[in-house]
Amino acid sequence: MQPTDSKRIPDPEMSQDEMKALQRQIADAACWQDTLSVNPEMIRWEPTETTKDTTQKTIDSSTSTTDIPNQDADETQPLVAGVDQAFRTEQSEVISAIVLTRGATVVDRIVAVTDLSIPYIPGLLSFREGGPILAAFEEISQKPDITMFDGSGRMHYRQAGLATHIGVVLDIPTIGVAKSLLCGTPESDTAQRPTGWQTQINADETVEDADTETVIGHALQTRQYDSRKIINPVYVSPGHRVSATTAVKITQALCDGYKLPEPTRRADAYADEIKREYSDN
DNA sequence: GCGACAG
DNA sequence: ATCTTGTCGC
Repeated sequence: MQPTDSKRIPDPEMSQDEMKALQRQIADAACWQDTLSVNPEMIRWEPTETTKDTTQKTIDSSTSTTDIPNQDADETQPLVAGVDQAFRTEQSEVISAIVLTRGATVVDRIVAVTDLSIPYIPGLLSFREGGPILAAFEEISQKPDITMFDGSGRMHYRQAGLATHIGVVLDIPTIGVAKSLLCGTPESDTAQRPTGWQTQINADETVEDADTETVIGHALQTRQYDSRKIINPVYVSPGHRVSATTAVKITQALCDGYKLPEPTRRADAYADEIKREYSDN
């Protein structure tokens, strides 16, 4: 698919002031209300009910060990996309992967390898990774009903993190799931919480155009061990066309025993798989 | 100047 | 993000 808002594609050639100005435009165009193409309640990480199952599992041990795309998925289930990247530091290249799923079935996988120009700068992540991600979206077969990103959405200094930026440019519903907090203040202390626990993240003085009552996301404890070792929560924020509340619900529904939601995990594994193929050769 | 800072 | 062996626990 192609960008709907081609004038706002993150351009690494811009000056940092221009980047920030563009992010304010993105935040302005962003929608943090539920306008999904499907009922959010339908989004779940669940296997298709085994109806007339013709158990014929062709084992392609020659290729990948996991997630071999299966065309026979339940079309009534929402199409979920997970996006993540792997870096080839020495070569200054990024491998952007998108994994499409329905229920718990991987329907398709897309990968794009592109050059990396600007370094990572907190607050300007979309200008480093946005272009490469859009390159992968150009080759996507179907439009996802919801897309999960590694990073923030509205939980950002100018309320325009990676998930929001890509969401606005492609005009698709997106959610940002970050492993650490960029900005904002948790309503409650997030330390050592049980699985399923969550608290809202309020905007703080570092977030532009927002009062301290503005909820920019949530901290969500997606997993916790039964014993001593402690796992930190993930920070979920709406990207585009989803509310903060729905974003957490969807994220929770897409988790399956691990800290990170499945779409993200699959995309991460796929990007790593491709990266390995490069180093092996 | 000092501290904070998605991936 | 990435570099990496062993190691603690279920």
